[in-house]
Amino acid sequence: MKKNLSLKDVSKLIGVSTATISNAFNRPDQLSVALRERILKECERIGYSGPSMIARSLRSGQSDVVAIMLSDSLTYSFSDPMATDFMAGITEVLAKAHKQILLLSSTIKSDAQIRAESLPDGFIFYGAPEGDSFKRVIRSGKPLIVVDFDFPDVPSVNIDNFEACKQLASHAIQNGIDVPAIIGMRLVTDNHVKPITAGDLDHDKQEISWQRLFGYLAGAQEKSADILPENIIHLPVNVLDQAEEGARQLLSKPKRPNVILCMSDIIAIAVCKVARELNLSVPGDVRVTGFDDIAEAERNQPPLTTISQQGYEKGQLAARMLLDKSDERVMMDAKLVVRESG
Amino acid sequence: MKKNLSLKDVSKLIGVSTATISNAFNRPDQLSVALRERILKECERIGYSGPSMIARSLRSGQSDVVAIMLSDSLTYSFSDPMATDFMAGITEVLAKAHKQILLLSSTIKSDAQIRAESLPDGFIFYGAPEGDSFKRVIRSGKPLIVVDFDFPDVPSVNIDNFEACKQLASHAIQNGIDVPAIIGMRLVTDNHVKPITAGDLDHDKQEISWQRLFGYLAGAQEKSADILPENIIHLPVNVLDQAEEGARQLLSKPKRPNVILCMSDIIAIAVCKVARELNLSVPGDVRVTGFDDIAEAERNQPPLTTISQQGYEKGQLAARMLLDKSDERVMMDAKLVVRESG
DNA sequence: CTGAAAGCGCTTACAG
DNA sequence: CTGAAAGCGCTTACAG
Repeated sequence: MKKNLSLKDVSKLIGVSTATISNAFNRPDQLSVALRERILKECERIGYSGPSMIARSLRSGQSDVVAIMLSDSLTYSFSDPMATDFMAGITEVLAKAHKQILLLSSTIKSDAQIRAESLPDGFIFYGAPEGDSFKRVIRSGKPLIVVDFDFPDVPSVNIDNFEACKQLASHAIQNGIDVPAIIGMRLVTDNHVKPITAGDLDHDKQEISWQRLFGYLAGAQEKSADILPENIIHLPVNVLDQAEEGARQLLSKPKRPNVILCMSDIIAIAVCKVARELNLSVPGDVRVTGFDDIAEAERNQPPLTTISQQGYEKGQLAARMLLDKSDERVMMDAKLVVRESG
Repeated sequence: MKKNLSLKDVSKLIGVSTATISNAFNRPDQLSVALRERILKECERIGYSGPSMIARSLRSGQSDVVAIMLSDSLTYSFSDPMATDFMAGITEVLAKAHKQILLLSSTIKSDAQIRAESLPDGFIFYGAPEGDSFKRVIRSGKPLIVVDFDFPDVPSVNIDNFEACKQLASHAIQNGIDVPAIIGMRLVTDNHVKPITAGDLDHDKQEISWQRLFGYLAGAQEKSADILPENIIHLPVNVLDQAEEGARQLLSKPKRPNVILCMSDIIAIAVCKVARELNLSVPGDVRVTGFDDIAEAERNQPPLTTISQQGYEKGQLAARMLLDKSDERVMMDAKLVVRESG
């Protein structure tokens, strides 16, 4: 690797002090237009692309880098349409503000990542983080926005999961004769696809998946329907094949559920696929609802009834709040989208 | 923002020289286990998370950051299943190697981004870049891998687009009576969805979309079929609504094509949707093929015949090659996947 | 095993 | 408008 030119080298090469060259790049008002142009042209010619970000950050304490701290691994996040929509929204706003994006995951606990946390001058946390990254960022005093979770005195963007799910369940369930079921992710700590137990329902849980679950239960209650624990399936991860397994468990029961409330569109898509394999019609034999309103929800056969989370707008908002040093705690709208599936 | 502790502060607080604390974090063999443990514990207690990455990078010339340089905007890339698959593969490998990910786009030409290019100690270019970022990285001498394009003496990962498309066209087209058509993106420089002209076919083009186009033409020739320029539709961007417009143009022609070769699965999905709207059956009235084999290709109704690009594996390979300082120029397999659509 | 000191490439108050 | 100099927070060869 060639040694790159430094300000000092350039200073010698073109016979102007380092301060002036630095000013040519960073503070145009500090020198004459003519000199500035000459310097910039010479730099171009000799192949100096401007001051190094690292030295500049060290000196000025500002990096213009924003970190997105994901609560899942980067690899999983890239496969999750909600996460990628959200990041697309963030990057749209940050690109305009000339910020760079560093991708971090709280699932990683290496020294390298902890070190990397010193680089960004702002953080967007997406989902409740593992480990101590959150604590370290709070301690650093750097601006941050948290999304899809909550912490006292920290600006945040959330949706009302309980209310959205209550509305959705109340729409999909018609009366007490219906047999509703739920498929959700990360309800309990278990690596298997299986129903939860009555005991799991006892405790007051704060996680998003439980806010949704309690919303479904409330919506069912409005229609005088019961959702039994044995009809509430836990998936360790929000992926298609686990969802298919959950769907098969439910749809092969003697007393087959005729409404399946899914905590993501991915799950709902899987349920529709399994229903097709079993020659069950959606919504005729079983009504299916999703959550998120990802692009594929509309293209699914049949198109999914779901809750629109507006991941892209969520990302835009979080990024704008970070740039504006907002201290608000925003609750975004999550709208019921009725299509054909349920 | 609170001032964070520096090595010097910590040194005073716990009465050990800065060098020793640095060694406690970075070179465990340079001090006794007992002392190291004491130092780490004290640091934990007073809230010092270890040496700052910025200062360390400046001093040591190594950042453990890898940049992914995308040829599209970050916002678009997050909506492109191939790009996200590819990045998922990269991050899987790099996370294990304790590398951090900086996301850059060659569509951005700000000083801030140019500065940011000084941070990473390795680059993965995805798609032929705009502007001078490629030139600057080459000049820096830092390791890089380019993907989906080519440059003399630069290690790369590609697939044989021509051969794959030839095979696909030869599969989908049955004889000279068939009326095949093509929908591709970025064939010409034009912001409208419209057919190309005979003149556009004259020049020798290197872009991926033209490699594919020439492959389709070669495959058609094998089956004695002609693809007229008026049946080759250009889309400015690979997005669903443009693809739908292209599909409508083709399917409303008096002499309606009965084979549509699409340069991405997204386009093929759009064509299937339009066909459904027009009450045309796929593959009965019109055979449709995709490219990429994204997850949704298999879930589409009907499931898509397509070319599997293995974006995830491509990302893994590119990342591994970067870490290994490979200088190979790899041509990956792209396999024909025959499903029901064509 | 430990510490004093140089220097990585910048920015910025300050003096001229 | 321009330049000399301090210092951002580290790592590392070197001396003890």
